[in-house]
Amino acid sequence: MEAGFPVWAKDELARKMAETGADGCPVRDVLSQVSGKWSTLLMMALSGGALRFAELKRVTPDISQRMLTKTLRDLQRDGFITRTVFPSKPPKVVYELTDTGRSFLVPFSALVQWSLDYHEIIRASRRDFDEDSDLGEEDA
Amino acid sequence: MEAGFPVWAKDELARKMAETGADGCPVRDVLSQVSGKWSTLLMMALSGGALRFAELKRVTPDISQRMLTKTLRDLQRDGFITRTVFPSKPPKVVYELTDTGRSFLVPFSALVQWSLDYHEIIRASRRDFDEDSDLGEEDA
DNA sequence: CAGTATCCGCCGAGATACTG
DNA sequence: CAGTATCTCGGCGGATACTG
Repeated sequence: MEAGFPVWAKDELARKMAETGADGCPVRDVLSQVSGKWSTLLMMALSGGALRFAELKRVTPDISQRMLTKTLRDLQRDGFITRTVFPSKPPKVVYELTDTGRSFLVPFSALVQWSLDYHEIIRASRRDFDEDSDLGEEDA
Repeated sequence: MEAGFPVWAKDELARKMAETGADGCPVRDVLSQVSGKWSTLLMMALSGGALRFAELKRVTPDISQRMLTKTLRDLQRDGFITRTVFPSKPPKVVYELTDTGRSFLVPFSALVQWSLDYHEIIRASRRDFDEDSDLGEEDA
């Protein structure tokens, strides 16, 4: 247990995570945003300031129309971003992070940084694992 | 932009996240573990110390056999946990967090804490959103 | 420009039954 | 006890076409 890493109040967090009540546990509920393929990427894109629909699409080249719309609506619904319509012609819609959204990016950015730091280690671990499992295979 | 939250080096992180190279960007690659339904829960369960297969199953009641096995293998492959087999009869297999796994839980726990802190706010935001969209509906 | 609507494939995940 | 092996389903996400 004394592997150089501090012991947080994790026992309690672990219990909280396991609380799978009738309507789902709070943690999974919120973290489902993280799991979405585009939610976090769009929020990161908005971290530099407000952007309109087409701009978000441009800075996120491989997202589909459908998913862009849907993800933005979900983020708005959860209060991570605001959606402001300027009824011009053609219309102009601007998306912007809320305080909640910005606040989310603080712990999330730490996780992104972690994944950058450990990416190589993890890739190496995978290679080792896959090689070892190959050793036992005598295919036809 | 001066909403009370600091401006990290997020611009660079955002760019890193957008790097969707041929074999996928490093961030999404690593964060796919987070999105898995059980990976993080199992790691949290192991944060208190090593556990064997049946024990993990007991503390995670609604996981299926299949998913428990699969998730554990994925975590092992990525180097988050170790798997140690004691060739007794009946067999005994013990799972334990690696240093990488423990290190992951540091930023991740912050995110869990955040989701606990903001859960109510988010639920409220959803209610507002859903009510407002109901207003415009004159169903048959 | 900023969306909807529709169709469809993939795969994460559950349920169940079997094995060393 | 600690797994495999199959079958199945829901839903995320992509592609394409249409609209105010």
